[in-house]
Amino acid sequence: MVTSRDVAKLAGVSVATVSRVYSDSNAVTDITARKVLDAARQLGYIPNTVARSLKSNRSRTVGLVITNIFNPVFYQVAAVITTELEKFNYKVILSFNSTYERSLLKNLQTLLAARVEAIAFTPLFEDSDVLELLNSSNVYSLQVLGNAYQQFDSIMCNDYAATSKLTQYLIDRGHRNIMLICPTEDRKEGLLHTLAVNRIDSYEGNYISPLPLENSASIIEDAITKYRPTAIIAVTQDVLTALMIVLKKLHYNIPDDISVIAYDENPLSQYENITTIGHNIQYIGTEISRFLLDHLLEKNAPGGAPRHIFLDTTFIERSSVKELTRGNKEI
Amino acid sequence: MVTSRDVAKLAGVSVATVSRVYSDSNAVTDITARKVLDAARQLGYIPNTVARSLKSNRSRTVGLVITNIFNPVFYQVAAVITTELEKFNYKVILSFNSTYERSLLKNLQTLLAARVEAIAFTPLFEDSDVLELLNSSNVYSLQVLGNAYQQFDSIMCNDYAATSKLTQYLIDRGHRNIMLICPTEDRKEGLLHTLAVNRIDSYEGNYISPLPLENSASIIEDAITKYRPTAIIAVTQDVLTALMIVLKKLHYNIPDDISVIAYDENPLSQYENITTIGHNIQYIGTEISRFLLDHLLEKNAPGGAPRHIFLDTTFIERSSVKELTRGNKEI
DNA sequence: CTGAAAGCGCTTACAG
DNA sequence: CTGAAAGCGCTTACAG
Repeated sequence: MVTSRDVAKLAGVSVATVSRVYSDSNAVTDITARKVLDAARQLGYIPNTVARSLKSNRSRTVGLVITNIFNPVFYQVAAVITTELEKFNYKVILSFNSTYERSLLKNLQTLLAARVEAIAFTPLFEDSDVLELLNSSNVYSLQVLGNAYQQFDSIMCNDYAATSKLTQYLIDRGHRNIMLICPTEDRKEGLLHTLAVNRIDSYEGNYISPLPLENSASIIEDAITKYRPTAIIAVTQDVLTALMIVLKKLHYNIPDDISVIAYDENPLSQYENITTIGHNIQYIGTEISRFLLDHLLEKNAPGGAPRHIFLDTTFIERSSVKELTRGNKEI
Repeated sequence: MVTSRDVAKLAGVSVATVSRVYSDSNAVTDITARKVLDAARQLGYIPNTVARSLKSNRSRTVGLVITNIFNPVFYQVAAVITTELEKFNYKVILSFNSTYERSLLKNLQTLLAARVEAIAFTPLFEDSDVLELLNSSNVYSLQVLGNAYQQFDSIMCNDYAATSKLTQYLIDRGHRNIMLICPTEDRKEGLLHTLAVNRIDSYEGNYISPLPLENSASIIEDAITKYRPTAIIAVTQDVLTALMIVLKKLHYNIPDDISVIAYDENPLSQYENITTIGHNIQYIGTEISRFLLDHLLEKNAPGGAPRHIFLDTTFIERSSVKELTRGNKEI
């Protein structure tokens, strides 16, 4: 591997000068710079950023830990973050946070060992060891697409508001028996609260967990048969797919026999004209990047109270919700 | 930041000993190791892998460059690779290869500067500067999900064989007017060759590019109206979505009015019972990882001729292809 | 089994 | 504007 010493020798300068040419410092004459660059090109010199990181104590690297479920949202947001950080010469080390024990802790240790300057991670649940590790390190840590630790900044969609909005939307159109199908319980509160506000009693048919996913189709079918909702909110691409297959099997037409709303755009929602609410990938990604860069570029960390940012979701109205009118048996 | 010197001091040993405890070397007594580990825990010591990399000349890092299109296959394969390499203590630096000029070259330079030990990248087209850069560096470079450089190993699906197989499958069921809709031309040959083998004349209606994607719906509609294929092969999730929406608009039923086959599973193919052929994510990801690890772990690079590996695709037969029989007007 | 010492390839005050 | 020198935090022959 060719080093700055080789380049210095060929160019007839010191390694300090070579270094200066490759840093932002303009304390070098054009003629010297040209000599160095010529020598470098001739030798195929590529500066060793590992050595630079060690000496300068700045790795220009950010750690990204995302949940290893095949939800396109995570990948797409990761792509936006990576692309944004690249513009500022930051690299990203990617790792995956599976549900198996200690996976996040291990990933964070690896990232910290690589001296990343900031970390963005999707939290699954609160883990005291993770908390301690992140607290004792002083690298900026940002929770992304979730919020399990009150101590760290977080950026996520406002799922509570989104679910509330959907529920109100359905109620306004005459629906009173609404079913939310979602693998996690985090969107349940928005539904229940909005029902209560509208003086509609909630019951067990309002929230259905489709887990385990292998059985989601039969779970959903049973739930529909048993509770006969007039409207369903389906969270996750997998849930929507399973739901639509079940509805087809039961010969339910949308929206005549049942109303459906989905979370996040996907081929099926477009094809069947399903109204959706969902993540704005570009927006989320750039907001996360902005937070990260704020801490990366200005090293004057404010150190104030943790900030928990909720981003608005995007609502796309199509024709999958029926307006229930008087005389209809559901009312 | 606490260093090995701090740990050494507290443990009453030398930094060399601390280093040995954290390396695989077992040249240290249990009692010494315990002293070091205790001190390390007490201080919250995390070994600096940047320094380790510099000294040992092994970064334990792999570079991954994937195309920045929102095709879930790329992300999912990247996830498998990352997870596999993690098992061997390798980190991955992720970057994105957009179509804009020089993006791949820049990404590779950054990765080389970070002294990655191997690179996997999705090639878009051949670029002589990329070729030169990769040749002059001596890090192992593997093309992934594509093959633009004969000089480097490649792993991809056998799209030629897959398209041939699909075409033969359709011909065997009486189809002679087959339309392939695909954003890239790389699958065209498999279709044309198989038509020729079956003594079916090819014509311009056999291959349609749906680009630009914003107009794909109208391009597809025009093509169907003009050429009236009996069967369509749709490559890419976006193309299938656009196609299905067009078919619905034209009131074509599948498979009675038209037969459809898609590349890669997605919600829509499951929902509408579309027969698919496609990538086996886990298989592709582990094969790529195996290649990478072969070169990472045994430093004895064979240096033989480049290897171009084609992986089998997975065929899932559903009910979207009609058997055209005698008396049917299409024959 | 353990330590002292050299050195990986850079950066950056400090002089000049 | 440029160079000599120290040093970032480790690893690893070399002795003992």
